[in-house]
Amino acid sequence: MIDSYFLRTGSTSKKRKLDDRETISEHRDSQTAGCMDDISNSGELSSRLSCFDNISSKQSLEWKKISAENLDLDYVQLFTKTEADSLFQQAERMIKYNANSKVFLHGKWHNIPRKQTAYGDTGLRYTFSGATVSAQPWSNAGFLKDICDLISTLTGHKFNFVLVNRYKDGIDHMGEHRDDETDLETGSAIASISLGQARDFIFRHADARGRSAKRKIEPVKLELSHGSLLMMNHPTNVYWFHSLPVRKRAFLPRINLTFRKMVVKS
DNA sequence: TACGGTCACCGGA
DNA sequence: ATCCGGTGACCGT
Repeated sequence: MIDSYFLRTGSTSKKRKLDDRETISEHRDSQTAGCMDDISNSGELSSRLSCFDNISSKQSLEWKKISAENLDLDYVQLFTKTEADSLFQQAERMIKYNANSKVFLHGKWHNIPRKQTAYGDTGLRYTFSGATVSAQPWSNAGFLKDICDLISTLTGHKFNFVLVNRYKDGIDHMGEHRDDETDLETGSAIASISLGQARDFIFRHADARGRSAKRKIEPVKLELSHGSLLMMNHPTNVYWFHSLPVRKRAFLPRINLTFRKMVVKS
């Protein structure tokens, strides 16, 4: 099964289009290939927590800073493959996705090309393009709260909400957008955990979009690997759009967790 | 080669 | 405007 994955994916061809200067691609295949094969039996949640023991401080982690004009990202391989496999399995078992998620764009309703849900503090919700995603209680998926606490400790940013997107394969995707400022606490960072299939992730500056773009600014392209953490720091989301494009050569599911600090609205 | 698959990009109301 | 469809460049066969 792993062999067939390698054959179908074509580990070298994927990097062809990406500029090495801007691309983070090490470990891609080795970290992704086995995750669906590891059907380990579940342990208690407490035993999962032990996998966080060795990442209690920033010290042992190799962070990579990614900078451009008004773009500020920090990327790190937060979890080992074994840890990430376990988290992926828990996500598949515990996360319940919303049915019939639709968005309204240019006069039409569309089904979103992925599955989505959210967890968080009571009463929080996230709105975009005519859709509202209400937080399920943390207690419905306790491991998400554990990850939330871990990255809060690790980064010093406090989060109260996680948006979950599941891409069943490389056809599932997310179009270019900026996150809605009005729902987010101003100046807060967004923490993005990736589990499963590695996927390209692309940032484009607002001033470089459209036929009559004011300026020529190169896109910033990353690959988000199994078990990675990407910190999107202020003011990245003010100036840069981001997207997860279709990748026909990707066949396995990816689950993305974006931890946010939401404004409490009445 | 000429073609088909993939992808980047644009623009729609 | 987290969608889609159309267009054209590029690349591998």
